Amino acid sequence: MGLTKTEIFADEQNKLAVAFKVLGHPARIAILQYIIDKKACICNDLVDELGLAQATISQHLKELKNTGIIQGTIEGKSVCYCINEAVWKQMQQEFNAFFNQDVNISSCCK
Amino acid sequence: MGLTKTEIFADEQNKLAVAFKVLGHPARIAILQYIIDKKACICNDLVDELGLAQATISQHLKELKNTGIIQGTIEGKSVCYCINEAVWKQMQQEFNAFFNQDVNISSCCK
DNA sequence: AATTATTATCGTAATATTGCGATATAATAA
DNA sequence: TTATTATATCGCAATATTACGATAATAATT
Repeated sequence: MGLTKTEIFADEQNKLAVAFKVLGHPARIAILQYIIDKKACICNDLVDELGLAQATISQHLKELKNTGIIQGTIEGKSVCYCINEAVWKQMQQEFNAFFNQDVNISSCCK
Repeated sequence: MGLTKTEIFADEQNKLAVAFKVLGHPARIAILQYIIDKKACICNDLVDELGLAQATISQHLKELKNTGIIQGTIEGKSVCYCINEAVWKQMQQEFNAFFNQDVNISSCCK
């Protein structure tokens, strides 16, 4: 095992879980915050900034790219990364839909 | 390796990542949705509902409990689980703080 | 052409996660 | 007491994730 049984869950649940999962690592949070903060697109700066090996940063960027939350465009010999605004806003909505549910404490747990 | 280098990140980043991570599995999403939907506290129902082994459900519940997002109270021979409203609202705020940042597309990625 | 700079990919080691059967624990019911 | 019900925990196997060095690929610079 070690294999998630995605087939027994609804597409929406799997999708939401994948979206949460990619944000479930401090390096990827830090990368996103850096990109958002600088507004400019960066790349190698992250290696200096975060203190992880270049291969590791590249791998995290790949995961973020795979979900579509960031995109990279080649600029000379470097690659410029930035937030994909459309995907970001879609994620925002999905997360809001999840978190804005009315959560009422039931009678058994006070 | 296989070990996240939490020491190089800010507490806030680690905390946020842990919160996202626990939601990064469809079974835990399904469990939360079930608890929220039924409003009543359940327990063994999840095994019938989700189609995962009892040991597996119990493990996922434990992870959710560890983050504080749900709580369980003993009721006779069963355990009643429900959302911890305070923790839920705190999570809501943290996630909103993260997602409500202004995200501007930079000049290099159009 | 050779060097340098930037990023991606490969291979690998260490650790984490997922899932489940078996078993333990605790409370109720017969 | 014995059985039943509900949940937790242990131990294990399979797979996934994290991290990094080495290396490849590409583009600019000298």
